[in-house]
Amino acid sequence: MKITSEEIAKLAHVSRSTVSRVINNYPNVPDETRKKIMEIIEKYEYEPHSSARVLTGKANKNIVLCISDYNEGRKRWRGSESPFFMRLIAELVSAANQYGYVISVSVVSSKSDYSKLENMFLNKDVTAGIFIGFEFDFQMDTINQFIDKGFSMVVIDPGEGMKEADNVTGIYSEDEKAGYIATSFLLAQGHKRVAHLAGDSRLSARHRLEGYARAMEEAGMGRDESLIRHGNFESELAYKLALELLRDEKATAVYAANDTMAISAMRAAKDLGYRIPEDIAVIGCDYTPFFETVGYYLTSIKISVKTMADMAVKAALGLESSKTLYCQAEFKPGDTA
Amino acid sequence: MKITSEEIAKLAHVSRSTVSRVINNYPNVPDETRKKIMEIIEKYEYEPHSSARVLTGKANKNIVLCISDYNEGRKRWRGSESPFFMRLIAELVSAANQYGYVISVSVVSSKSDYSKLENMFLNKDVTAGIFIGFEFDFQMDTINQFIDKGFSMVVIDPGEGMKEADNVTGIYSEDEKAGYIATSFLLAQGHKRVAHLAGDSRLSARHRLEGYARAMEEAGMGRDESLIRHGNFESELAYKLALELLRDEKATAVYAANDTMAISAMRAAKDLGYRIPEDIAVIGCDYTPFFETVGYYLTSIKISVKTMADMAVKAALGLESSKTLYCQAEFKPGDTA
DNA sequence: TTGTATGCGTTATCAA
DNA sequence: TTGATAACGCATACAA
Repeated sequence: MKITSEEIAKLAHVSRSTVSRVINNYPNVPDETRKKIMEIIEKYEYEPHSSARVLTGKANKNIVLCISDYNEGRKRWRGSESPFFMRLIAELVSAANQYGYVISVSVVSSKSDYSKLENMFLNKDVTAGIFIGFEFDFQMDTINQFIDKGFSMVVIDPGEGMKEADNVTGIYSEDEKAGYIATSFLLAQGHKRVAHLAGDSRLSARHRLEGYARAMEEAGMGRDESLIRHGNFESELAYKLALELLRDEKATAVYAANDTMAISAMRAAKDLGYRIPEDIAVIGCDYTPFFETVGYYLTSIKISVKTMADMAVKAALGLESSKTLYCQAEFKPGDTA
Repeated sequence: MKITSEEIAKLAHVSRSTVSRVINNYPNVPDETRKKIMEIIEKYEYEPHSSARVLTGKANKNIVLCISDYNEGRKRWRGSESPFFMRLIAELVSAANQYGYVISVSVVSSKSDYSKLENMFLNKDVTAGIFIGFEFDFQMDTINQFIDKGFSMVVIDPGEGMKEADNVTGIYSEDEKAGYIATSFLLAQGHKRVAHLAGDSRLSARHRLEGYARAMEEAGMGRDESLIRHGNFESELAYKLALELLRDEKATAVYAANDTMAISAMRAAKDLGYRIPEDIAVIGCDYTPFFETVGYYLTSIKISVKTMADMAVKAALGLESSKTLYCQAEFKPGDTA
């Protein structure tokens, strides 16, 4: 069994109360007493029993990571198919661990999942929740309901219409800037027909598209809808769309809304007999180092997942005052543009 | 605030004890009473307060996923660089959620991480632990110490020397079989010089190599050490080794101990001017569907990560009697052999 | 079959 | 500055 505060108290010839005061850094205990107790605590590696603490109203050192699975019915989530998602999760775990917090992962799809989640908050089982995958506008109702209940939460890449409140902070990427940087770079290389492989209907995709459009317009190229194709961030559709964009040199450069689609564009270009970057230039978005291990040294716009995760954890722990945080986007050189 | 058993009791005109008996499925409560109470429980969506439960000795519905990070010093773990790892984590989360359990992720490297982990067990904060990444022999001491403490644990792909005990179950892949299947397939295709890109010193790698060697010997090709190269499951080294193996058609077929290395071999073959599978055949191991999204339709040996995760969770919950479980390996056709 | 009483380990309130 | 005591919500031994 574990040693309890009671026993520590006995060993230090004080009462549990005093031990508790030391543990919780109360001011009203003399340095000498504190020191004596601390020594015993360390000697016996005493740590308060978390459940007992929670029961008295303190929150657990636990952050719940809520992953949306809008895949009705099946419980399996598709996060594992998205390298960006998986990296984010990995970084969140690391960041939380650094602050002495544990991440509990919960994938939510059905209504019962939500009530289970709600219970965790109500039970103070968790200090806060970090929500990812709630990127579509239609998912914001759910988020807003939780916000209304006053739970402490952080939402990464929220869809449109998220409430502003004191108990929620939204973390966004500089998506518009990302689109603008990428497109500007391609234009500066002398490309005239710069195409965009857009993402889906989520906000980040729309903003990346806006950045692209702004760069095109500022360069006097106007907005040519035939140079824009709407994908879904996945490879298969992107490949088909890229073929359309590149056939007959309709476009000579492509900015894709993520790296996965950029690689599809590269494959399409190669299959059409073009060389990269001599004939066709490609720029991705996110920068996924993992792709380098399979031979794709993509030029991309880097969104620092590590930074984002750190922001999220800090915000979850109340260490960030701003309720809207932006994760920087920056050019990442590669071999494809 | 949340409704408590006290209030449910009042509403049902019974005592807390009876409510508790219903919640915990005690036999000694008449159907009628049970039904009446259940209705109220459902109506008010009552759920017992987890911390209060834990405090009375019951274990939390929580499984801690312990990920080894032998990356001394830095807290960042490298799991995100391994697609296999990330898939496993994703599947573990899904599986646990299916049983109503939450997965808490903890990456352990320093000594203080271990004592924190120990505390979670001691506090009954978790029902069991699933350990991954403890695949090297030198890590088994750590695992064995935890086993000795009687914690309920599941170790996936353990290194050599893990203790056998009632509170631990080991989950292995059919690695020897995987190596044997792959190599036999290549031999059956008429290849004479079948090379092996081996993994590192962990057990799974050694077993895959053994399977390869057995197939070669049974086919009368003996064991030619010059056809074997020892890699580290990563792409960079694998590429170099593959160049050595394939130059001058030293080998015409390669079985790699994982898909990442297989892709390196493919790249090496292409860079040497060979066609796949006409000139050089390549078979990987694990089967990572993700690679298909970047254009690699690898022939591989599939280890069902989903099955493995399900086994692990079941074992963690005490639903598996056997203390040694094997995850099946099977041939997965592709375009490269 | 059911209710009462006690304890789990901690924090907070109050009194000393 | 400190200690005794109540409270948190539940499970369980015991009594009825």
